[in-house]
Amino acid sequence: MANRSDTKTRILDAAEKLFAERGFSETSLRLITSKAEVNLASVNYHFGSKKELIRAVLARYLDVFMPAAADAIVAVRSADANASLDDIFSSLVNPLLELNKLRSEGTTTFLQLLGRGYIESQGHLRWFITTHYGKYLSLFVKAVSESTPHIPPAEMFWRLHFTLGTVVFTMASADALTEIAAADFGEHNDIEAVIRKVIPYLSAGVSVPVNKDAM
Amino acid sequence: MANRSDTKTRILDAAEKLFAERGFSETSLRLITSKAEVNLASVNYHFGSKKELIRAVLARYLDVFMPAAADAIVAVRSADANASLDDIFSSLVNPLLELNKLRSEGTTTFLQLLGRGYIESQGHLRWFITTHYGKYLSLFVKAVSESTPHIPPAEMFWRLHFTLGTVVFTMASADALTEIAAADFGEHNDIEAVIRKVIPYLSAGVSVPVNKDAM
DNA sequence: TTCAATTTAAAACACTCGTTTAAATTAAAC
DNA sequence: GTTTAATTTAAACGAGTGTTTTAAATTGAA
Repeated sequence: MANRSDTKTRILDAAEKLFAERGFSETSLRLITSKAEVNLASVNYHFGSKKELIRAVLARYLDVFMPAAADAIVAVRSADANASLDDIFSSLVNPLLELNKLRSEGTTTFLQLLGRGYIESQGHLRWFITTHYGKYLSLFVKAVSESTPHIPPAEMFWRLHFTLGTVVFTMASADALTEIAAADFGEHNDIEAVIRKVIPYLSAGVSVPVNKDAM
Repeated sequence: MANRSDTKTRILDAAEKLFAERGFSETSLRLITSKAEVNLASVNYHFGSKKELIRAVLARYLDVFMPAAADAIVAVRSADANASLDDIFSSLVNPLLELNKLRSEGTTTFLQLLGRGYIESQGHLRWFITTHYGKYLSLFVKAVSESTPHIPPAEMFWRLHFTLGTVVFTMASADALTEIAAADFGEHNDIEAVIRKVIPYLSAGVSVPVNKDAM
């Protein structure tokens, strides 16, 4: 066992970078295997299919992030039973930034992958995430809902999807946006700065009182 | 000239529906031409290439929507020089709903196409929209900025992209979301209801005061 | 009716894709 | 050291893509 640097890992490393940059369906197995310097057929040998490779790439991050995020939410709520929406969103920042210790650019890559995953391929990835990590998602929804009791569940359903859209879209194009911001405004933001910019936006949107006239 | 129902129009009608549903790269020309009941080669004859067909599909909506939206913004601001952010967002609702008179499901289709366009194919569509409709976009950005003078330009840049993400993502998956909302909460929303739900969310996020500590 | 231009039609082209096959190589077990 | 299993390699497969070509049909004007 164990050759030069583990073919399986080489594939995952090359794949996650390319998937995050270009999306899943725009990234061919031939491109992945040439970047990883492994044989084309080794993808199907080690992972079975491209779909399963995609899931493996995401799982490598989700298996780390989801438990850490859940712990952080539980921690902030036990420290302050009336934790605000902003507190809950903010508690996710550290688990996100911890992913940079996993691999370089880990945080950005993970968020971009998440964005690609929700935008592309309606079927298998959404199913994979909700069935494998559903309990963590429920915990998150519960924490958000209880921090803003004035928002009825149906309205919260919509607002959390608005939030998902904001995050996913922003992160999928975060590289391009930070470049433009640097050119146009002289701002030099890293991924943490973007995360800290988006949280107040999300908190305000999710917790804004419902206008009864418009319901 | 002028045959049974204009091959060019048949192609555009079939293409916009499929593009909105499945995305651009996931929709083949063969699927379009079979739904439109025209020959495969007629796409390249009438439009030159798939890229130009995509642009033509979007242009058919943008040429109607952009001037109407600009007029609406000018109108609301001349009626009230201190029009709020909510007023400006709300002024876009009518121009959006007018698209339903153009074609059935016009509003939904247009918003979904816009979402697909910004998510997929980084290059040619973004270039096409900003060069052909840039003056309308500038007018919109100006109106939003002046309605919220407490938000500095660099911060507004980010928040408008957050907003774009919210709209684009929500609309690209609006069909799926309304179905879930109906099943889980018994809510039966049409596209107008979704639009009216998202506006307060966007207004609150864009106009929330900047936290100086986090800059 | 004739003629030229436009439009449609069928077929093939050149390419990329994910996947599979079968042989060669490497590592592990005995 | 031989046998056995695991892994890597190169090549081909079959299906799908956008596009082009060539010929036939249709159309509007002379």
